[in-house]
Amino acid sequence: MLIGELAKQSGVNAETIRYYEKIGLLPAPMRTAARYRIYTDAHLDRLRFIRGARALGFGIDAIRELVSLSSDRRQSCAAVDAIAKRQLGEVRQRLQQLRSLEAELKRIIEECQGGTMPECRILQAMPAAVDRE
Amino acid sequence: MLIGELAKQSGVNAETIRYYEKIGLLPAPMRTAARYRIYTDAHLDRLRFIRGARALGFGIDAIRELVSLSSDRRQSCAAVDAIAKRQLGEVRQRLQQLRSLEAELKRIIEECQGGTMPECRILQAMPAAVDRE
DNA sequence: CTAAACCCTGTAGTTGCTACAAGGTCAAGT
DNA sequence: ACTTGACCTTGTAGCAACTACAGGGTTTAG
Repeated sequence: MLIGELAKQSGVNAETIRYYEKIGLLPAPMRTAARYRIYTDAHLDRLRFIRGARALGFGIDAIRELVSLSSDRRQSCAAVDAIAKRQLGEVRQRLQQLRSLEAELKRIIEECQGGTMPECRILQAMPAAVDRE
Repeated sequence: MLIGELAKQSGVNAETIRYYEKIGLLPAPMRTAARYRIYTDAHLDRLRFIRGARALGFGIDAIRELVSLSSDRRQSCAAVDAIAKRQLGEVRQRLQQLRSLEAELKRIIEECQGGTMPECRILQAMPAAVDRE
């Protein structure tokens, strides 16, 4: 399978596939005489795995860990569990930040009474927004 | 006021201040004979404004608009209101994404029953995660 | 007079890609 | 045989919004 076909099958952009190879996330495949990459189903599986993990918000380094754990079948599931929980924690932290951001934005927008710039409540609220970081 | 003092007063890193100047977000100040930047209270105000807007998640381009609107005191508050609402919309969209991410992560973590790699539920869930993007 | 604590510019790194540019290869059609 | 078009190759530069140097200059206190 050439890179274009792999891209279609996996839903990952061909340029991204080459990028994953460069950073060592996807093993370098064999080449034809003309240096075209030829992929196997194993590559497709790995790429689907990576795409799924990205969709769950895992960073490249976390995926690297997941991949290396999964290749050792004697490893316990606990390490994977820990990485997933760490990711969940990060997502929840980001959620908290965004929730307070949302509340703050809503608040200052509601205060807006129209009018012109000098009395714009929204602009007045900006410098003070730092305090609630 | 030199850049270090401005950094302390505003809570913005000195290197970031120079960066804001380079991208045209903060006006270039006067210089001493030795090319040291000297800032006024107007710079401090603007920087506090920028910092507050960043804390509310506004991007640099949005802040550029806000700054240019605020400097024209005949403009109506409506334009500012529109930018803030757009930002609120983006925050809410991101919240939605993160909420479904959280649910999905929670789900696959709960399925984990321990054991070793070959039967790891979390790893098995990865490729399928794409479908729920 | 020297050492610390500032300041300067410019460049490269971060994350995870995406978008070229400039070229090579291959299959099909004329 | 030749050309067209769709593929493939490498390498580099760009995105956001900074941060972190490196390698210098200046100023101030002891």
